[in-house]
Amino acid sequence: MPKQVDYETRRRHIAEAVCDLIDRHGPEGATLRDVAQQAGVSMGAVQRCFATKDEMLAFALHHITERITAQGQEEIDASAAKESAVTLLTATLRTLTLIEPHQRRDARILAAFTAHATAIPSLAEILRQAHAKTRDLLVWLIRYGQRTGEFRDDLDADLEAETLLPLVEGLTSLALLGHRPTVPAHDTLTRRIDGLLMQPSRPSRPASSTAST
Amino acid sequence: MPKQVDYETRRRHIAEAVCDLIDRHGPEGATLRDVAQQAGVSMGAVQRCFATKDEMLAFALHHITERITAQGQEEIDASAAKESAVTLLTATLRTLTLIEPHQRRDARILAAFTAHATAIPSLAEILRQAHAKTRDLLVWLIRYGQRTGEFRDDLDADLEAETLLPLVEGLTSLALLGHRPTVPAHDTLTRRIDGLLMQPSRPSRPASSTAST
DNA sequence: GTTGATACGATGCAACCGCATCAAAATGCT
DNA sequence: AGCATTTTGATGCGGTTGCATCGTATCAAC
Repeated sequence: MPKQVDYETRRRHIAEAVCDLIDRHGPEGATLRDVAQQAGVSMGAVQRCFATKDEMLAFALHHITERITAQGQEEIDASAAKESAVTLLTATLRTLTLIEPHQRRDARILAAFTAHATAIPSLAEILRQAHAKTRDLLVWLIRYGQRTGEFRDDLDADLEAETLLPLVEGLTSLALLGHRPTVPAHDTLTRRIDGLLMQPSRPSRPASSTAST
Repeated sequence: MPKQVDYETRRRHIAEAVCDLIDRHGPEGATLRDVAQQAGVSMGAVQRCFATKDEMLAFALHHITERITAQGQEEIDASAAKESAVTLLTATLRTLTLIEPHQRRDARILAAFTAHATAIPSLAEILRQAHAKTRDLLVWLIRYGQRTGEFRDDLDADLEAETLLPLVEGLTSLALLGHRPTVPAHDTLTRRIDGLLMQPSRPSRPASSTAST
């Protein structure tokens, strides 16, 4: 029998190369040749891993969305018992918002795939699942906070999550474009979380919609 | 002197063709040949209007952002005196969210350009200006509502607008991907606006309070 | 009517795309 | 060791891309 190769790890390796190229040269930068070179393998190797380019892109998208959601989930699993729900939710939202410099790569990649998914339903499906997973995570966090007594128990976790999700998405998109907000994105998230609290923490800012659902 | 052509209207005509193609065939669909054919002109005509393809894309982006922002602004200018601030803000947010079927085109086009702007700073600048304009519009609407006594006067309009803007952006993006929210996007917006009201209509549960689909 | 600057549209061109092909190298089983 | 078989990396191919070129058609100015 011939050489044994672990296709799964190689696929992930190539997926990382795809992400690198999309990050550096935009959505158009991920050509088969460049991907192969970036991954340090031959073009043939890429072709054997993925039957077609779209399949490669789909795998790369699935790869990165799993990496991001797992990142958020791990953070919680590791500290759910020790940290307060407020701290957890804050950290999770900040992680998901992808505004830190080291997250710019992920933000760019997701933006590229979002645009591409417009024309390729299979990619859209992957993104839908990722968003659904994120929303479920937020729902769990809010309910957790309600169990610990930190969050108002008259809140509908589903409703809140369905607001937080687009808020996070929008903040990511705006930050990616270099939007200069009059108030830092972190504060926007903080104010939003304050609205969930049982006893609003009298925000440092003069105004805030504490009563806003 | 040769034949006189109105380059400005022709540019707009071509820009519309660009938008059509991006809408129908994704970000990659706007090749010079296809654009020319879609616009019903020759390739040479397109090249004479725009020195380079990037210049064409930049013009098309500027064209569509102006169309969208103007659409929101007009709606207000036409009815600012007659309508309540709540109605105006609601209508404006819904218009900007681009979730109606007939707005899907604009949503798709903006998503494509957002991804592309990742690699082309000049496009990013155009989008930044568009978002800044939108934010200013929201600030004006909130202050208007405060003047009419509809909105709480302890609100910081800048802060609220800086939340509404990413919320709208995120809702657009999610809707474009076919995200199936547990609560309609319209209700999410409505609940957010309720938080601005002097006397909230129904704080927690939406239960289809004000108009909604 | 002549002129000449300009718009026009087709065509050429070099580069690149995704994908198919294939001889040669590499490897694990017998 | 010998062999069968997969992996490999390069090359070919048809098609498309953005951009440049060029002869022709057009129309204002004289």
